[in-house]
Amino acid sequence: MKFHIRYITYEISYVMELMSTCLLSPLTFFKCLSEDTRLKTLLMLSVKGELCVCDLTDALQLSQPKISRHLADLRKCGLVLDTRKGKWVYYKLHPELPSWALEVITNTASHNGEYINGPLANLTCADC
Amino acid sequence: MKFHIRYITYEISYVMELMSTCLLSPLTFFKCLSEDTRLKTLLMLSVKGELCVCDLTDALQLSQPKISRHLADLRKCGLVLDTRKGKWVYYKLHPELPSWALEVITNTASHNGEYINGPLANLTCADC
DNA sequence: TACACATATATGAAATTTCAGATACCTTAT
DNA sequence: ATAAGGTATCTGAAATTTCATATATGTGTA
Repeated sequence: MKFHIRYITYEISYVMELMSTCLLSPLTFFKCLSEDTRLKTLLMLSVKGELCVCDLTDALQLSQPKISRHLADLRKCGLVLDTRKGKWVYYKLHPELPSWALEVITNTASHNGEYINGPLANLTCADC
Repeated sequence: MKFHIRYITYEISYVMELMSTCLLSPLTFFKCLSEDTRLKTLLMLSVKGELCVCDLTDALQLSQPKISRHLADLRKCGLVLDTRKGKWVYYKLHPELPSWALEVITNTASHNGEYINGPLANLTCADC
């Protein structure tokens, strides 16, 4: 059997999509939400759309390596997506997050203002 | 000022109730959902309504002390309520769970059948 | 262009903290 | 006494934090 490279590429991207959308186990998902820094980060991203690492260190008043490590965890689980823009790296909720997971995040954000309003108020960036 | 002991007792139980219903922080909540046994227990309770400890040990194929310790965690956080009926102790989702939290649980249960169908199939109790 | 330097972010490694599992033992109801 | 369930304690593993350092990008200057 022979397969054209374009076919293989398509298959791979299909599997990748499956992995990021369907293969997020609820346990993996909730483990990501079970730590203060990660939870606040996800809730803030759901409110603000996109934030860079330094926005988060300002908002949460935490060290840069600490933020960076937790972002790496979220990235590895497919919950956030990063984009470099010049010197800065911006993070947002992964656009292909399963809908049930996105609903959990937005639902939690909208009913727990007292948990994220403090950090949100610390944001001083012009575009957010 | 003097207060009758019955009044004090009432006040205390009122505060306890407030704590378990309104003061559930999202972080505490998600920590409860971040472990396999606890998550499956909550999802099964949302589907089945009420289960006793031995139902859970059967369904999840785990030791009684293990189940019991996780149920104690859920109880202390106000996520479940226990009722003794003779020899058995039944657990259900706490009826005064904040609505956003209940939605997270039911939403997760209804979109992650592959995660709880196995344990659910192990249930052999007549009433569930 | 080349080089020095500053800023933003990531990561390796060690120290620390947290948490789940097991065993033994205790309580309550029949 | 027996069955169902709760809990204290210990232990090992996993998660988290921190510090130091690496990498990537951008800026100024000769």
